[in-house]
Amino acid sequence: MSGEPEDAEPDLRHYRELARQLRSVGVVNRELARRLPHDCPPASAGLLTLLRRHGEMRMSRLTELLGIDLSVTSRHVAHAADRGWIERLPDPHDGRSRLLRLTHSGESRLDELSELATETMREFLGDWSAEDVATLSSLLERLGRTFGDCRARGGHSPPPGTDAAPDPATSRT
Amino acid sequence: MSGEPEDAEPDLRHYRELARQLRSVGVVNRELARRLPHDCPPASAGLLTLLRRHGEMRMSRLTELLGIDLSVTSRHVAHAADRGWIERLPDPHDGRSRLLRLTHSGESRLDELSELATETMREFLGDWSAEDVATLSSLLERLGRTFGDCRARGGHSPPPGTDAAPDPATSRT
DNA sequence: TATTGTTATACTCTATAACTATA
DNA sequence: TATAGTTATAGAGTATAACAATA
Repeated sequence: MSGEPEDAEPDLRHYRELARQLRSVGVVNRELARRLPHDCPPASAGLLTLLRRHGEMRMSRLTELLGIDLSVTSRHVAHAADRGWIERLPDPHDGRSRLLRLTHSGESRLDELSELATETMREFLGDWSAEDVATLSSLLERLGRTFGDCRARGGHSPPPGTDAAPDPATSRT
Repeated sequence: MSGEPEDAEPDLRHYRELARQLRSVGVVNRELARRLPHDCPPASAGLLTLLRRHGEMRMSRLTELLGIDLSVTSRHVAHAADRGWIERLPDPHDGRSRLLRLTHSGESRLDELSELATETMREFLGDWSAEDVATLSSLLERLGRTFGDCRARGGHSPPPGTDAAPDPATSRT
């Protein structure tokens, strides 16, 4: 059947194919989400992860890292704060701002989550070579950075070397 | 479990990092979704794409390819059928089943969508090497296949080489 | 009785807009 | 007036469960 895409150049076909594959990542993410503790939605997990990696930060900074609207961040942060995983401290430099910090409870929570995610990935990707895993991770990181920079074309582009930046084997623009 | 003080081996850190990067793909997908025509949600785009790639199929098969629940597929298919993008034909071999087929209208719709997605990807990934694009696409395809096979461990595990496998350049288990 | 789909309901994540409080 | 954050509301996607029709 499919006898159409003879007109598309190879490069364009790769773009199109990539767009499609990106959409199908949802399946994987849902599988990961399914295994999370019931009081910890995926959004909370992502939030805690960023907070450990980059350390104390303001709402707006977290929003930028998450690539979502500030209002959404506010919700997620409230959820995590209600459960004692993070603190919202006043910013000494700006009365409007609030500094977010992981609590001890949040740290141990994050340890569990980290363990769970790692376990799941190992279960499913047990037969992948370490190199392929690293390559995929690296390319996705670059992809996110590329889109993030374009969306927030105001400037920043903070390199994630703070806490646990693996960033192994791949060409980086 | 043998718990060692140094715990996380490099491989484990890569697993954890990959899990994190996969979650951040949402940013990219939202950007892609933003550019879709207003009467065409991302789910419809995915549905039409699969229908062209694999040809006429039943609801259950489409559900399997999408990696979602049949009830969700039903909704999306109804949406697309209401707009004349696909037909739901009776299955001559099974009265309970319905065969889905792309209409001419759906084909041209899909051409637009394909063009849009390609354009967006090219805009953002213009400075990526063709090889990196292909590699990422390929690894994601493999990832989806791996998870899909594990999830559908009830029986099938239908190798996707059935119909129209693009399958470009990467090691495959 | 088992399977294919459909529909009703609920939950998560997100965006927009209106609002408060600081700057 | 502009910015940081909160809250209310709406829309998209998904899962579960109850249901209809056919095998």
